[in-house]
Amino acid sequence: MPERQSAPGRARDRLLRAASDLFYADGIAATGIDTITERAGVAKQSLYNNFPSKAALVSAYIDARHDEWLALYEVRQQASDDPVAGVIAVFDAYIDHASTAYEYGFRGCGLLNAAAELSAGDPGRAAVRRHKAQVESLLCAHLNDIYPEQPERAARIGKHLAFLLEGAIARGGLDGNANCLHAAKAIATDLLEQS
Amino acid sequence: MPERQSAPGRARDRLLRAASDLFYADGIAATGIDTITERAGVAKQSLYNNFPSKAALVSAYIDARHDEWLALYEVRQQASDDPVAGVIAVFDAYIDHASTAYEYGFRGCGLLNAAAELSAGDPGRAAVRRHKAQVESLLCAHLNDIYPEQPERAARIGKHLAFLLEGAIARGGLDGNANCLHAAKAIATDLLEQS
DNA sequence: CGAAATAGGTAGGTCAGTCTACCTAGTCCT
DNA sequence: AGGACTAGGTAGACTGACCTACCTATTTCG
Repeated sequence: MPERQSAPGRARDRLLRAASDLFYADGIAATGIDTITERAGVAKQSLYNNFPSKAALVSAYIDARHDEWLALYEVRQQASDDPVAGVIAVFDAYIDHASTAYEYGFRGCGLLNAAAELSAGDPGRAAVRRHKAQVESLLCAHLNDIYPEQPERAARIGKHLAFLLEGAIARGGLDGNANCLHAAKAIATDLLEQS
Repeated sequence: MPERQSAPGRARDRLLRAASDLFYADGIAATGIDTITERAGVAKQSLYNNFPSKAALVSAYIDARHDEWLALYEVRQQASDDPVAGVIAVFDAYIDHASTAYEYGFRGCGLLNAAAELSAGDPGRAAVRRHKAQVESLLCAHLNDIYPEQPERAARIGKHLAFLLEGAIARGGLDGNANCLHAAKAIATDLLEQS
């Protein structure tokens, strides 16, 4: 009897996974409660037992997506303590994350797409901003190791690489594939080598 | 009697302008027909006399936003025939475009935000992709003038600058201001000078 | 038992799009 | 010149679909 249907927390996981897939693929506003519960194979009330509202589910989606990326980054990063490799690990983490979404096609950064749908004051937007700030600060930390005597240069290149990466993700999302991400990784590699 | 209320095309212009403001500030799905007609000061039926559907209005919004950008670029570009200035004109056009939206706060690239809300097969997404391709090809054209003997180098730097610009716009939209755009312009200027 | 799940329905609201009925300013035709 | 016609506008009701959120009643399982 491997299928337990009513283990506690199981419905929550299924809901969050289904919602993540649908929010990413179709957008937040275009995804209704019934679609989520149906895909999760869960009763509608189970959603409201585990999340106070759809907005809370959206918020959990944003946090989960950030955590996913961070886990992928740490796997990539811990393989080496070369700071150049650390910078590249940031790019690889996004490439890895993109490939997990390949089933329904790459749509760019789920967090950025979510932010585009949220109103100006929504706390979700702040969470997305926090994610982007953390990525940039990871880049800067590695660059400070590469240029230990030039903190402002490190900060400048950190911003440069953050914009490069962000743009590649956005463009890749338009195209529906991760080619741009690989191109950006190559550009970043060159940039670090030549300087 | 200076106010003609029923001049042909007048309602269409007012609708497109109102819809553009609202789509950009609040998103497409979050903006209803009634909100648009109310802001335009126009009857609902006038919308359906001028546009077959909301989707057509969205499509017109995307085209209009691209045309706006192109007009701003041409003003910036025609001031000089220095190819480096031509590259910078692309950045300046986005800075100019951002300042037109300052009334309600900068929200990044309206076309990219729209694409995030459109489903995979929507023709609007193709229009956005066309806009991005045109921007990159303008960059590459200037770079081909800068490096006339190195077309592949020009193409590579063109992609680099396109990603840089795209990322800066996206990040600026999260922050709600155009600071990132100015930073990216400075980075691009450096990049062209040092090489 | 009791916590957590299930199926399914309901309330209240919003949205896109249609419809009716009326108004106004030009244009055409005799 | 003047009446009829037309194009494009206004106001507002209305339909059918869908959405979030809540509710009821029942069942599963540790």
